Amino acid sequence: MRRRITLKQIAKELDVSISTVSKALRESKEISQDTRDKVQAFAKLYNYKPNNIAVSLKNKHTKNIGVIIPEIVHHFFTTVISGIEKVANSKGYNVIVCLSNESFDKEVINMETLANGSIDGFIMSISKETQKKKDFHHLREVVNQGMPLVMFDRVSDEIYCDKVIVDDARGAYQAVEHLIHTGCKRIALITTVDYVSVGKLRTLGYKNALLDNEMGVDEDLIIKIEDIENCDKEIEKLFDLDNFDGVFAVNELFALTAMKIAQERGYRIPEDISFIGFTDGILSKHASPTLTTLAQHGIEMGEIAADMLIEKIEEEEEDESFRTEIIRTSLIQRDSTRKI
Amino acid sequence: MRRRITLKQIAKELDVSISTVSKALRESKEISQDTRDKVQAFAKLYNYKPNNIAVSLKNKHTKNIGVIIPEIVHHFFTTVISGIEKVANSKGYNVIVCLSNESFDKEVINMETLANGSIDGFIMSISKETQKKKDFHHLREVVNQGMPLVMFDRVSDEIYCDKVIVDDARGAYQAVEHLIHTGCKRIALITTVDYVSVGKLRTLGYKNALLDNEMGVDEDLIIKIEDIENCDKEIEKLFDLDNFDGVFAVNELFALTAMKIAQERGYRIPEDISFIGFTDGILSKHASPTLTTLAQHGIEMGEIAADMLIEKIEEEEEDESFRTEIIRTSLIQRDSTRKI
DNA sequence: AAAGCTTTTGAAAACGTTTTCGTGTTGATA
DNA sequence: TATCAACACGAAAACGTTTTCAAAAGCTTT
Repeated sequence: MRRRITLKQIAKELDVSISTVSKALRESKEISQDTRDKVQAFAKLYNYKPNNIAVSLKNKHTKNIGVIIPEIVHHFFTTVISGIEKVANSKGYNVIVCLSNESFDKEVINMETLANGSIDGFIMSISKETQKKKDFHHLREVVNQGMPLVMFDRVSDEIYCDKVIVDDARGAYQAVEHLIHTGCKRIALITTVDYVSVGKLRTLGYKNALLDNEMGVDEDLIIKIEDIENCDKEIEKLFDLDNFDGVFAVNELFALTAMKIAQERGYRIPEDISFIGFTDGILSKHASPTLTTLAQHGIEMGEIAADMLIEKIEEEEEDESFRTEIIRTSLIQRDSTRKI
Repeated sequence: MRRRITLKQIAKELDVSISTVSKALRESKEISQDTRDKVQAFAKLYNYKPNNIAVSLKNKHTKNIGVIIPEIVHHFFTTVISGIEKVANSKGYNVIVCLSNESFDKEVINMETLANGSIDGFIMSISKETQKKKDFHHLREVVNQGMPLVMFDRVSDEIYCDKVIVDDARGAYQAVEHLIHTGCKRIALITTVDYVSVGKLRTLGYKNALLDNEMGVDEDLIIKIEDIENCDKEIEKLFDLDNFDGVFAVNELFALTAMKIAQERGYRIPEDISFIGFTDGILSKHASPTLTTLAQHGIEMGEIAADMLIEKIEEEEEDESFRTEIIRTSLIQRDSTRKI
């Protein structure tokens, strides 16, 4: 088992100085062609590769970017990571992934350990708990230290940084209008509790769409789910209490669960009730009937986030201007809604 | 925007030496309580945190572990990552994730860039292309350099290292036996092409189960799918050509697609045909009917892999003995199979 | 042969730590 | 008062690079 070879060892073997070796390997024309060839041949033979850590220490950049997300077992986030990875890799960066597991404390710890020199910048989506607590000191600290940060999907207005978000309100609006246009008269909403920013926004879009179409908002048709694991119980209640001919759910799972309950109760989809979900994941595509959804374009979000971050990392003087990119959702029509 | 403060700066401000500061912060009793207090107070005030890169360079370990997987948009792999993250984090390690996208070249590049000092060890599952090519020089090189490596799920016999695998053959056997015990007489297999090691193993288990139950293997009932995107076409053919009352599919997608086709053709599930899939992902749980599957316990795999790796990383003298842990699958009974 | 170039090389500092070893100071002991 | 520990601190090397600057060596030109 041979350990990695270093510049120093090459220098010693070839009886030249370390600087000569370093320059020779980087094709500096300070060094004669002869020695360059000699050094390079030797380096190749011994499979020399510069030590990243040493290079990082010297050059003050690591070529790593840190990604902190709440959960990785979540299709949307993995699509975003895919996008990030793709552009990061193409620009020579590695991706360090940390999971907060929706916990504030873990998010803080992750940020602190990564911020101590391991990475050149952050891409993150904050945890539910952080959104609830509204404590963003860790983010503030990081940007104060001059570390580039781009937030995506679950962002905070209190932090000045680049952002990439989905146009949640508009997407929801679009979904509800689609239900209306295909003939739905009473449309229910299955959403999350309000502190989840995207849930709130989607709720807003829902209401606006109804109002703009002179349909009036009936609070009885809105259920806000806290305990996602047992969402079926809550959704059952909705079916017990009221009737409706359209459902807009803020995620796939809620939509599928609702469809299943509807089917058990003998409703036909989409003839009796139409369904639309948010997030175009694997579930929607393979549900029966297949679910009409709003695609969030996670890959694109990841790509844009990575592009923005790397731009900030690599620019000479830091500018204090921040952008927020808004990704438009698009409606994927499938079989859970009526055709126009 | 204040940059991070260093030992040198603290030393200067407090008019002591760098070594004194370093020792004071690490509670060395070489330093008087007075100066220790003073230094620590100052460090706290200026929020001093040691630079990871410098520490890594000095101490020859990075507290990072590299994970290379073929695809992240794949539920099984994300569960494994979850498991890895969990134990890695609890032991003070970060996880650097790289995706090979099932490409040999990308896998090689990823390994090479990470191996140059960025990480203390690897956890990986090889790409399809690598399995096809059977070229493992990059793995061999890494282990020759003394870098700990643990492979999971898609492994190679040619490389001597720690491994964590699913007992694919046994799981498949178990699945097919379950079909037999619940009354299936003619069982079809939907699998992948042979170079995918796990597909091959599962095929083996299928055949063994049939043979052991005196049912004979009918090659007409076996289809090997290359183009996953268009698996429905191939599966249709199976339905066209033959009839059967049980289906074992080597993944969720094949199983769901087959179920859908069966339903379209008017078969009742599980009365007319029973289905079992491999991998207990989200699809199985939300399919209709819900799909009986073999759980692969990805989280556990990740945890074990990380434990093995960290053990190797942290042991004093390297031992050349390698283990391979086998994770038992377990059958999750749902509604796509008949009750016993 | 001296002066002035150009070409080629090497010494050393720097990045931010950790750690070994040496040294100066203090107070106690002989 | 000389000796010796114990204590408190600092200098310096080391990790593996990159880069600046100086110097040496080889030329050409007078």
